[in-house]
Amino acid sequence: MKHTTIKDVASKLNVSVSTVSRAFNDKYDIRTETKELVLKTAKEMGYRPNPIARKLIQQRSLNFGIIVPEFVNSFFPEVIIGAQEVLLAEGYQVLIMQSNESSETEMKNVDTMVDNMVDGLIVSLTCENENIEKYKELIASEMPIVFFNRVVDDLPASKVVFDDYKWAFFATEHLLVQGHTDIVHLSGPKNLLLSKNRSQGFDAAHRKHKIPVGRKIPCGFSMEEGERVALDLIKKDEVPTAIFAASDPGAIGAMKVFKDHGYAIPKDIAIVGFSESSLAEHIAPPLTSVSQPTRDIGQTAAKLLLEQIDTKGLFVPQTIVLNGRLNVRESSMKV
Amino acid sequence: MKHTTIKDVASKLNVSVSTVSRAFNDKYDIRTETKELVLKTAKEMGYRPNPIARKLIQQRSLNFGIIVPEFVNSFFPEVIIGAQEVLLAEGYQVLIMQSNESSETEMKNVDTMVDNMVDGLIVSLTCENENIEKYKELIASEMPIVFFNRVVDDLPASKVVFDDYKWAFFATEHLLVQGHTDIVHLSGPKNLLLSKNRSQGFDAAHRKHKIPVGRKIPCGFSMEEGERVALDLIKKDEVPTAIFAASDPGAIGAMKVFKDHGYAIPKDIAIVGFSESSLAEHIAPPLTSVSQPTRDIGQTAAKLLLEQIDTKGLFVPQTIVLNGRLNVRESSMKV
DNA sequence: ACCGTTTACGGGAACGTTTCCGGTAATGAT
DNA sequence: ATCATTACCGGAAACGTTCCCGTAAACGGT
Repeated sequence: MKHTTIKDVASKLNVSVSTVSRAFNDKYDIRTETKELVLKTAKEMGYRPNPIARKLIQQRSLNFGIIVPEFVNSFFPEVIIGAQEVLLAEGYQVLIMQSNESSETEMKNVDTMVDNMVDGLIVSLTCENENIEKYKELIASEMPIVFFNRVVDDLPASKVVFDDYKWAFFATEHLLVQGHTDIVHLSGPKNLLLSKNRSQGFDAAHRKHKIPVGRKIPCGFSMEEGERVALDLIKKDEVPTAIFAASDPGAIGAMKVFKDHGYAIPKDIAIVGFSESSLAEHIAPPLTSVSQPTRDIGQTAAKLLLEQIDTKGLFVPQTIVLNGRLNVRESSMKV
Repeated sequence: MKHTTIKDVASKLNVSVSTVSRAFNDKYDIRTETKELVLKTAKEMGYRPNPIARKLIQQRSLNFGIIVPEFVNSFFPEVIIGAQEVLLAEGYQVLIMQSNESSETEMKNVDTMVDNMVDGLIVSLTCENENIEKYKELIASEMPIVFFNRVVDDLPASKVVFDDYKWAFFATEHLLVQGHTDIVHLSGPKNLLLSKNRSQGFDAAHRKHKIPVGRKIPCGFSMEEGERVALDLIKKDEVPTAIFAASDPGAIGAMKVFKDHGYAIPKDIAIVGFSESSLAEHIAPPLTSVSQPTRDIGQTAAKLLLEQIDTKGLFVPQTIVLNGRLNVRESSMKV
């Protein structure tokens, strides 16, 4: 691994290091003729500028970092792909880290990214969500950063979010319209803004239809959590006629348990999920769910970040709200 | 973003830069007393050694790179998590890149990783698989690298793979035992070793049971591909009584199309997949599939890499074959 | 012919570390 | 008391770039 350096190609051509550097950064102060010569022989010698050294002197890396809480479900990978699309096109490379829903590793990830001098960060918070101070410092120190999906209220940064309130409203209303009056909401982690919003949408739909607001049970974003809650409901003999879960995995876990215990879906219990995991349309019965524009979320976040870097200084954080749709499927259909 | 540097803490304590550096690295040549003082005030000042500068001088990064062809399905994320578990524990950070099944971006990813001086690489090849020469050069230049899952024969590197032959054999035999004599194999991308192995397992099972080997149709690792192939079979009126797909998404895509066209699963067509995506047990009907020890694959690859780095030089590439199991579910059950 | 301006390039400092090479004071042996 | 050894620490080069500054040549105008 002996990298050929800029000096090697300089001495080979009997030019100065500066000239070679200029050829690669195609600035002024170089004759196109020599520039092409340099570029040509550099290629022959297999020379590529060392980005480490470049980062050190320029204090920037042409890298962006994306930090997500998990990527076993397809949601985050899809967002990442969207962000990559626009970032790669602009000549940036994208570093991905996952914090495994742990605030601690999330913080380590952030440190690693900062230490590696990424030019900006795209992050979705973990459920634990204990690093807000850290992020405030980061933002204060002018690190460009945009949050998506998992955001909190009081961070002065750009955010791209989904209109959770609205779509939770629609999802709930869909159940109410079918005649359900006993809907249980499996709400998300309580310190996430999106949980609050979805919960409020749930409430609003009830109010509109003048039906007492249903029960709410905290439930994490995993199948296991959904299973746990469903089991609990069965055990306590408090099974409702419908469930609106704040996540698809939660909905699917619950559905599995109910099915296993002899409940018919949607006849005995109607179920609606949220987030449109790739599972939704393939499970039995197909799951009604709110789909989010994953790729679009990633793209928008990336664009926001680029914009923020361009307008450095005179920039105001903005929040972009994206639209979705409710995919009605068998799991919530009136029989 | 004004990093406090080593100089800042040195001048604050009226010691030399070397001393501070020693406090952070070596144990010799420094009094434990001063070492602790340095460490303490460094922490107070919020100083962290700049890894960029360190990389530049040391020519190593304490970073490892993982390159996967995609991560929309849960297979690769799970492998990554496994690898991270062991690598993080050893003090390394893990950089992840996805090549989107494109050899070109795969190559760019490799370049980025190398340029960023990762100490080693864990990679699973794209289907296109056109960078073998590139990898040969890399290996020749002594870059530690281990391949997994998507490997090719003639790369002199460590590999951790799955016994595709064996499990394809079992999966096929499972169908044969149920009395199927007309099984179509949706084979994977042809330049991947695993495709060949699964295909040969398919053959072997037929031979053992003295039944003519069934048809084979090339089929990519995506639902769309599965749908395409299934549609084609229906159109040509060549629908078999059973299908053994080399991937779960392929199997699921096909299943969807068959169901949509009125075929009953498993009554009209039995289906077996491969890879145990998280979908398998939740779709309708639940999909029989070969499950791979994803996390274990990641861990093993990581360990192999660490080992290779420790025994630098006197190291021989080894291939580790991991075991799996066949999860028999409704999609292939005799009715 | 003279002077200012432009063009093209070289020299060298700087980025933040690590690490080798010395040097000084303290320690131990003789 | 002298000398060799040890324990700590400082100075400075090096890693591979970028970029500011300086300057020689070429050029144009008077």
